[in-house]
Amino acid sequence: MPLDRSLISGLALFAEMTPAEQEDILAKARSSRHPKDAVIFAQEEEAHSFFVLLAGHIRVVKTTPDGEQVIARYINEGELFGIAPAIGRTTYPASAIAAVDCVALAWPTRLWSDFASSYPSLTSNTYATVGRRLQETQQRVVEMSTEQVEQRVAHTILRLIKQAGRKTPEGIEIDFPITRQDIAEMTGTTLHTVSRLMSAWEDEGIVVGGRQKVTVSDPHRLMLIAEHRRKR
Amino acid sequence: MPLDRSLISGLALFAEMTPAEQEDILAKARSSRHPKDAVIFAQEEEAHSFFVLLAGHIRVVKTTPDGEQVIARYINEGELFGIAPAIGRTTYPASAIAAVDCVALAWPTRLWSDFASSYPSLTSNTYATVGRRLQETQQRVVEMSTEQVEQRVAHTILRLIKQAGRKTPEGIEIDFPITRQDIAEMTGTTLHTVSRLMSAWEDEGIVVGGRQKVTVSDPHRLMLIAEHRRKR
DNA sequence: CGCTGTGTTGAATGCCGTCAACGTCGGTGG
DNA sequence: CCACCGACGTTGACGGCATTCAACACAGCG
Repeated sequence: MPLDRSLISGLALFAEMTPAEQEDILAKARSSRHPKDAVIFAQEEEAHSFFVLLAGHIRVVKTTPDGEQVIARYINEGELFGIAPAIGRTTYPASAIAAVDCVALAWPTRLWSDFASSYPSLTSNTYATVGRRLQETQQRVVEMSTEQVEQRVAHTILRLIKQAGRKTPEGIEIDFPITRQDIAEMTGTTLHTVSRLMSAWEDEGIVVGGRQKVTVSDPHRLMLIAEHRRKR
Repeated sequence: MPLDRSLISGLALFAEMTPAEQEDILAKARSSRHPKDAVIFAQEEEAHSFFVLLAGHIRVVKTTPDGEQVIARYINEGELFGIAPAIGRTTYPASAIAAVDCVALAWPTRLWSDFASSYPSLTSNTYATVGRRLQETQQRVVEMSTEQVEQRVAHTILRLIKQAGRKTPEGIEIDFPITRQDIAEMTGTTLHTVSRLMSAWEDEGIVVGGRQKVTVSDPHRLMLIAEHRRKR
């Protein structure tokens, strides 16, 4: 059964393409479902495909030779991922793991160069994405160089609720399961320190904890902590 | 006086272009000299131009709101820099400072889109560069998350001698003036810690220090330190 | 010849990682 | 149903690495 154009017509990535072009691209796509915790592709693996995430959230993880993990980023709905070919790689530089049940579209890597020449808007959107990620990553380097752990964790949580926040009666909640360990791997610290910080924030009424869940009830005060302007 | 094609014909960036195309691009370029310590462009400034470095070394620096500095990278001869337009920015995300006397070519930003459509090889080379920088930056995040200061400094120095090393009787020397403070700003530590580490390494005969100078006499042992496999 | 930028080194402080123990939640299977 | 077990989370104690504070040495330059 052919894929319906409505799947992608709402995405900014394809917004500048004609319906016929969208159909064409869809005709070459394969859709895939990935249950929670599934490995969509693995670091170092031959980059057979590139993807667009239609639904869910994906964790992109880099693993060091001695087994330590660092979370490079989370992918949201509508975003490209696994675009190794676009940056001149033949293997994936990290692993992609479904944080929740996910639906994605996949194209064989070899189609990338065709797409790039046929659909300039796709190319420019892709490189805008790569550029944005470069800037985000550099910002992260700056934070890791200049800030203390508490500020980094606060910044990271603020970023998460900004890009994947969902309103609840108690505040804004991160829309996918996330452990203290995950947050530690995003900030370069340990789950112990994250736990301590969040316990303290919970006592102050800034966040509400929960198993694999983070809800921010007072974003403003969290921002003050992130900016290191908390009175004390 | 028109610029000579030989200026760029040897650069990988332009290797796939015809002589006529190279002439065309050069005709639109402006060449510029920048003495040591000159600010070539400043963070947040409107991105009026993009550049290719013909000779010298450039330090790319991000400054935080409260005045702390982080060195994002060094630019070598033949590399693009200031390519804000290519990643969808209108202002520069960092400042570029001449580490030594430099010669560069500059084009007005508004020409970028023309170039991008007229010279596909230039585009793909540019994005390969952006992709490479993204990967380098992510690698840096991984290092900052998982390694101790000593390993990070060792890795950084090894990277510097790899990309800008010059052989001397005493070992391999970094080809531009670099202070302890600079190394601290690349590794997220303080000049004090860098100085202590390098003094220790000098005692062990691994490096030779000097004012604004670093020479590595035993790269192999430095690599062992970087990999944290030093016997002790 | 003083001044500024750079580099070195000692001592003290403290942040946060490490080690350890325990608590809790949720799924699973007897 | 409930006992069990593994994953997740919390908390205390301790210690070490690196920053901070301080003082001094040295080079280059106007």
